[in-house]
Amino acid sequence: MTSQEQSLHYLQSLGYRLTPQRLLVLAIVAGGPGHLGVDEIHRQARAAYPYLDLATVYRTLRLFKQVGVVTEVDIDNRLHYELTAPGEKHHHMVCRDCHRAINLNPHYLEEFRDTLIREFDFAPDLEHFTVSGLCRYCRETAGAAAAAIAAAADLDDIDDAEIH
Amino acid sequence: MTSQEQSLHYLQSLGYRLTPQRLLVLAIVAGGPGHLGVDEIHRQARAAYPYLDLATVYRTLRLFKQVGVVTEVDIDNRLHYELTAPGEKHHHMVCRDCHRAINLNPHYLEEFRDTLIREFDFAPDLEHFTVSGLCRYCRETAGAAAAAIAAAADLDDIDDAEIH
DNA sequence: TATGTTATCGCAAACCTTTGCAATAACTGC
DNA sequence: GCAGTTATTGCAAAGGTTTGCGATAACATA
Repeated sequence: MTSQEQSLHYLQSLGYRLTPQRLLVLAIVAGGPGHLGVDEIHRQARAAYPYLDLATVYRTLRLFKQVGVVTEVDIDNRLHYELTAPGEKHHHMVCRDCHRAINLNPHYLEEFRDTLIREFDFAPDLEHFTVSGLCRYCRETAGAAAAAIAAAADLDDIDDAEIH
Repeated sequence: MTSQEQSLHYLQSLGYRLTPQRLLVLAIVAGGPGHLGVDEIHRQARAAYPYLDLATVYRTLRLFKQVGVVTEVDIDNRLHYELTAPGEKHHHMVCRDCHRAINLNPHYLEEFRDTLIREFDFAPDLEHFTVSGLCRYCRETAGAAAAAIAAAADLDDIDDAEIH
């Protein structure tokens, strides 16, 4: 039984129905190279099943995320999904400049989680935790000034103001 | 010189123009009780200046966030803003159930930041860091089962499936 | 104070994502 | 297998946020 089939049986055991749409979306996410954008998933899915609606893709992915079958990553304000690899779960660091996603071992967040629970009785949802920042390469490329420009580039029309 | 005036002079020193719209938005955020939603800011602003466009409010707040004048908090997929209190900066824990925002001293993230820089050469943007989870009260109210329901309630139509 | 430059604004349209609803199809029990 | 129940779909519309663009107004310089 493949990992995909396991996920499907798991869904069924929770009372969810197995539909062609769900099989399709799961297969595409499983076949993708790491994380895929929603539009990309939708495009691939429609190649096989042209009537599949974008709303269904969103709903399906939200369900998969809910039950832990996929992991959601927010990249540049857009949702991306990848198969949750059981046993090798990870969080993400997303570069605000090049938008690359770097995996982060959960181990680095364990202490943080424990602290929040102990100190504040707050149980953080770290299953889909993503931290934004500047990656190694973009830090190198960008000096202090260039980094400021990159940051300013997020805001339209303001680039020049930040430079002078 | 008030903290508001300081912020305005700071904006000007960076080359940004002082406009009535910016003064207004800043005054409203400064006057608000903690964080305010964009629509609330817009509504208050229009009471004083009816032509102010929502897009301008968004752009203004984005600029304020960029330069550090305000802090952005994502509450239930909606943007909220509060004045950045210099010297008492804080992050936020937002409850996924009751949507309350709880302040978090930056001290709790220092080690995490250091680790990411040291281990991955990744410089996290923690200025607007928010972690979602379940707060003390919602954890109490909700037993294990109720918590599952609350989680499922995020997904429409699926509540019943999750319960049985 | 008048003039030129250009950042900022208001408006309209786009973007990504979610939601309401009637029709459909997946599962259950007979 | 067949009928009944209801989760799920497709469609259309809304919701929150961003963006393109021409017109306006803030600042700098003289």
